[in-house]
Amino acid sequence: IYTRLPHGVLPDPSLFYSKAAYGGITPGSAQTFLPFPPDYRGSDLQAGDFGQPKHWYPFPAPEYTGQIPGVTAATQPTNMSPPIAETREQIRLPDIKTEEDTGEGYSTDMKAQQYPTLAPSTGMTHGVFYPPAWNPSFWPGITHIAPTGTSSPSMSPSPPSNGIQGNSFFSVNSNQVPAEPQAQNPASNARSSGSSSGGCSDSEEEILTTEELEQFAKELKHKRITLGFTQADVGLALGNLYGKMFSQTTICRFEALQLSFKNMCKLKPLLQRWLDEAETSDNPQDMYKIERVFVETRKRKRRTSLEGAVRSALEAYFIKCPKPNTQEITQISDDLGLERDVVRVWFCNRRQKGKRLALPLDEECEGQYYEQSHSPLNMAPSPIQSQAYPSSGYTGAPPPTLYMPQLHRPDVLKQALHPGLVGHLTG
DNA sequence: ATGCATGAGAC
DNA sequence: TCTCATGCATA
Repeated sequence: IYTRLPHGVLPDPSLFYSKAAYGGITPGSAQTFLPFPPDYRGSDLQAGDFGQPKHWYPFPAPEYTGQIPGVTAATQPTNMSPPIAETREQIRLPDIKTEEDTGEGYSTDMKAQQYPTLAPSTGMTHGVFYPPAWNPSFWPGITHIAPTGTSSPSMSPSPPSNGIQGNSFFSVNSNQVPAEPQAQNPASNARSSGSSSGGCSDSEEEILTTEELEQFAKELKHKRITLGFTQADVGLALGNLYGKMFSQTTICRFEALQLSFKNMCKLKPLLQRWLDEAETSDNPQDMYKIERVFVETRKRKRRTSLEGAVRSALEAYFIKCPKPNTQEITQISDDLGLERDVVRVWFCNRRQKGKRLALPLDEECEGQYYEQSHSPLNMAPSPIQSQAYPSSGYTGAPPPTLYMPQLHRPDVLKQALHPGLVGHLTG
């Protein structure tokens, strides 16, 4: 789906919004956009958390229970009193409440940022103008989808975990730096991989074409499943084999081509090597002997779960202003009853996501993603380099920012952009 | 599979 | 303060 498609096609919206992100929004549910949704955090509350606004864990899950078959609790913090739970659910830390009562644990951190009441609006750096969501021209040529969907059995048949344990557990080789990629890329029609935006960090990334990445990702997924590895297995194996571990998330995103082009190019060689070894190894299980150094990580804010209405509201704000300044963020957070930082992070993630999903469209489409914002939340247009894949016809000029909205259908979008909300924002 | 979060580095 | 790479936690 990263390949530039003939008509500037976007990935199937359903692929990304199969969830119920907007399920709760109906054209008539105006009241959903209320400040301080009754329990915008409620959905995130667990039985034990009930009533507790927010709290941070003192440390993350002790081990990689996740999708790591047979190696649960391979390493265990010496101070973990209770027996390791079998399921993540049970791993509720014994002493979860840390700074929750005050509910200021997070605020404390935010103080450092001191959201200035006076935002340097003059610094409207890269404000991009986006056409009104309801403006059809905002969705040029977006009609269908890229057939990238490689349906995959959601099974996770990890390889037999017989040989997993004992000595091999901590066979970490942080020294084993991944060797430079084999010049396996035909470099046929490869354009310089985002060379303009900084190059490869260490050794060197392959100069790959989007087609190659696409193909490899597909191949990886297929073989991985065939060999009986989960995404988590792969991530861990990379750590054990080459010294750099990755999470299931990253492997998942790689397979789904949801990483930046540059990032894909960086990871590809590692995964290629892993795949090669996995295929040739007689005991592929050896590849994922768990090495999970327990790090008494810093506290991590509990993930907030924004309810559908709030998300939609944010989405609406985003359409109006993808890059709100601190003042605007404050306003939005006040309106929605969210913490400023939650709002800030949401916008950061939304932008990042937009870039990831955005496809390098044809020049003809460029510019059409800039809108005139009539709300006070407008910013000066100033495209920045996209994180998306370079188009085949990469000219060298930095592509514009393409914060592709999550909703690719105007009709649905209208739902998100409820008049009441927009009105509130505008006036 | 994906939403929200963190942190390093760039600007 | 933002971007980007990345991951925990969860749907």
